[in-house]
Amino acid sequence: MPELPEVETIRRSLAPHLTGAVLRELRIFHPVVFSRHDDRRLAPWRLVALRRRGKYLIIDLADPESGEPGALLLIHFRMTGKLLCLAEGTPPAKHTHIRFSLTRDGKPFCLDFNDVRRFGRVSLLPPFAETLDPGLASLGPEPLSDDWTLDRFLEQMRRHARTTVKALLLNQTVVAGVGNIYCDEALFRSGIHPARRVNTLSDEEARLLRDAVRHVLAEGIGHRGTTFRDYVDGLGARGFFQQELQVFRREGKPCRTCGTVIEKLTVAGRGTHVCPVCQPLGDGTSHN
DNA sequence: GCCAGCCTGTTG
DNA sequence: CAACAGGCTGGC
Repeated sequence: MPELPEVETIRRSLAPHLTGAVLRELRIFHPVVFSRHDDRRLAPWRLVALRRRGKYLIIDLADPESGEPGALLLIHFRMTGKLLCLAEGTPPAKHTHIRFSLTRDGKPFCLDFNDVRRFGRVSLLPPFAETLDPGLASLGPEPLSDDWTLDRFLEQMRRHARTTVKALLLNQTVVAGVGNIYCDEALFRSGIHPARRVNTLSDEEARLLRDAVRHVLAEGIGHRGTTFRDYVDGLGARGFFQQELQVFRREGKPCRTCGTVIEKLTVAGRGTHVCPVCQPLGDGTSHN
């Protein structure tokens, strides 16, 4: 489910409630979703900051007495993971796998991690030990930061020259946080067919694509994410970027630009949505 | 590079 | 009932 804009929205919705709160107890109902690097204690900790990197939510934990950095809590939502701030005493839902019991200004509340498909993961690491998680350690640049330069993107394009542009954008080591929705939307907005081979893109197309990725992610955050069914932020609020989608899940409907029927195909093993007219297949230089 | 497999729920 | 779903990993 959550891609970068959704994780960022979850982070923003939870930050005012969680920063400064004390984690009193951590209950694990389904151990498969949880891992702990060493025998680091589960509680108590003070939640100091909420950060996001790609599709990961990172919570910095400190000792409640000394304030010393004590641990790192990593959350990856995969397809259907959710983190919800709930009133004390709320019975855990059917697919709640972890319950964090917290207090803030003396008032108790809980934070539940639930995930129907159980693909999501929560892990507790030593402080400053982001590199212990292979997925987090290998992430490419943050697309909305200055780190994601055109030169860096072009270099990655040379490294992955023979694959499809769709697979390139979904590769988290190339750029962090792009998933299926924002990938299809960015490709539409840059007029590039997802099945194009990376080495057929001109430098100009690469620049357009990078700009489109940034634009679409920023817009997604502005609309508080995309909700089809599952996704809600940390307080249970839906997103509304689904209203702005040009191609994603619009197969059979007319292109908002040219009226051509949107098609759905499989590229990089994922459902992929295109306007065959706005996103012609072929490298655009008409040679053979 | 590609794709099956991980899970459960929903949709056609 | 089979196909599919917003992600990622590991085995080829």
